[in-house]
Amino acid sequence: MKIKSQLSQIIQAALERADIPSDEEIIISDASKPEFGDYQFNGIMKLAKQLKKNPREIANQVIEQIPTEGMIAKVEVAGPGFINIWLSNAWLSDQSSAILDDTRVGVGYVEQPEKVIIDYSGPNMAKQMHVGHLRSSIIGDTLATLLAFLGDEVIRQNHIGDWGTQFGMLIAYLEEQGTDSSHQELKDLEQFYKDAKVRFDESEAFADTAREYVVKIQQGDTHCLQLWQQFIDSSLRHCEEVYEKLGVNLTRDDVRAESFYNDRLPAVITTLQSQNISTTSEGAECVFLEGSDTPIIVQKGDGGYLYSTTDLAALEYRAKELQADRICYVVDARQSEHFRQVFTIAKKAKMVPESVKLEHIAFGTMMDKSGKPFKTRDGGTVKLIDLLDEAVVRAKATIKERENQEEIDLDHVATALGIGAVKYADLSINRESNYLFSWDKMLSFDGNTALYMQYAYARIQSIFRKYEGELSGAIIIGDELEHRLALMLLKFEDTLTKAAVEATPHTITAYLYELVTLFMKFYEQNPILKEGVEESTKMSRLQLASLTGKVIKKGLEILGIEVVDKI
RNA sequence: GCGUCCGUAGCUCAAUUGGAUAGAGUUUCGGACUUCGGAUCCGACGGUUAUAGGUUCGAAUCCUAUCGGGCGCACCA
Repeated sequence: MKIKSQLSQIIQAALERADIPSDEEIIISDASKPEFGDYQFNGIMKLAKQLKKNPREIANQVIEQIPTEGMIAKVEVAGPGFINIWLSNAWLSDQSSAILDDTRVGVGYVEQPEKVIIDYSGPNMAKQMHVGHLRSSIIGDTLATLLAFLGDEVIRQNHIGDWGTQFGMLIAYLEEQGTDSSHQELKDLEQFYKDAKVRFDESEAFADTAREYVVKIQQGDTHCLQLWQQFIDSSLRHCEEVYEKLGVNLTRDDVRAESFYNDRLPAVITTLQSQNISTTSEGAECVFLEGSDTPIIVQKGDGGYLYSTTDLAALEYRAKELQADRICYVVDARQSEHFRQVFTIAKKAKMVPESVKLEHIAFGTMMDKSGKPFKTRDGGTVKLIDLLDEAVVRAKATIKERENQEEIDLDHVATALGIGAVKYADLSINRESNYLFSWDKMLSFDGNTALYMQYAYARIQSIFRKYEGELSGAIIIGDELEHRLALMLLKFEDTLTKAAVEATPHTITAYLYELVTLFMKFYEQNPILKEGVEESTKMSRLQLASLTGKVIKKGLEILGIEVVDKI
């Protein structure tokens, strides 16, 4: 239900009827307080200023033109010229009843679907996935699910790091150690990488050999490529294991590795040179952008290419061959300058048409309790697979603590809760700020956590285990709480739309939290199955509960979090 | 040094993009209930939005300066 845009249209029409010229977009806000109604329109003051008229007078002229039958129950002018809007109970009743059996719980589709590329996860093939990949993987996956649900055509891209100096190093070390060890799984590859790195740092001769191997791979040496392919396969299998545990929907089909763009790199340089965007400086091919003395190097003095070059090639591929309308990079905030530069160059060189939206979906660093970057006790990076396993173990312990356990599949529930807690904790804060990782906080049943939502869902399911009849009759809005609850349920689409436009998953979690607290209050005060509740009231409340459960489930599903019927 | 992002309750975070008396959770204290799942609900305490100016009907949000912090800056990705 697109409530805000409906209200915008009503205001727009009222402005026209009142003969008040306006070319501003009509932005409807949620009311800041319950006594100000359900929604408010604050644009009159700005409008009045332009027209040099009294804002309250104009506001009064406008509300005279707003019909108070159907959707709107009441409108008022308040303060310097706010227009407060109350929705009618009858309308809420009709609308919420209408979406009960809708699998999309009333959520429509975007008016103009776009083809959207979402670049996320992007693990390095030389190492195991660590906590640094967590945020990109789950924010990106949520964004992909969300946009697809709203009707965009989503293309996921996993830009894995499978090229460059490190692989020369690995292969050189493998050759040195003997090829027998080439069948090892990634657990060993991690150690293998460390050993190779030590060798690389201590021996100049080995480092030179490693660099030679890089050139060999790039020139297509069959033997080297074969060894390289083994590393990649082993590494990808490990990633897939992590994605599986994490519930992230990336497959091999989504992989467009760095090496994929290899053939396109020389053309990038030609394109830049032919338009005089790049110049040679100190032997390297450089782009100097306005306002900065330090250039972006696109080709090294030795002829090698850099990650800016690869990113430019990827941008062109995505814009021209994949025909994207919007390209989202879910990457660490520290790379914001890099993306700003690459986006500027790509547009300047017409590698990407002006109309294509390029967005860096930046996110902050994961911190530990003391506010330092998240590391293991000995200062190493925390492996993602270990973190997820620990989450499940801790969730299991939390579940066991509670009394009156129902019959449940402990492993399944612990997985849903543990993984859900990790994901929810991350998704529920503004992605741009750094994020404090705390087991205690994320595995709490109190506050804005996955467990609180999952608990609420389980409670609702419990109602329907007790009540086995059919649902019928209308949703009746009997009091203020039911009014707010029904409205909240209908706000689901507006919430998702905002989250999609701004790429902010925390908009969804904030909504779910508000919905669930509202439901808990409603449930506390308005008995459903207790003695003495009138049949029509019971039916109405059952349906509100059912709808709430469906919205919680769908909302969590978009966030990639599972619900369970019993905890 | 240059650039960039940030500074909100003791702690963790919001604030619909310039709107009304800055909201939640947590902690602490108090309360409800012979529990439709009490892992619940209600209330209280807690703020000069880092500081100082400015812009205007109106600023946590925009501008300027200062203080404090994160991050990035020529051949790694």
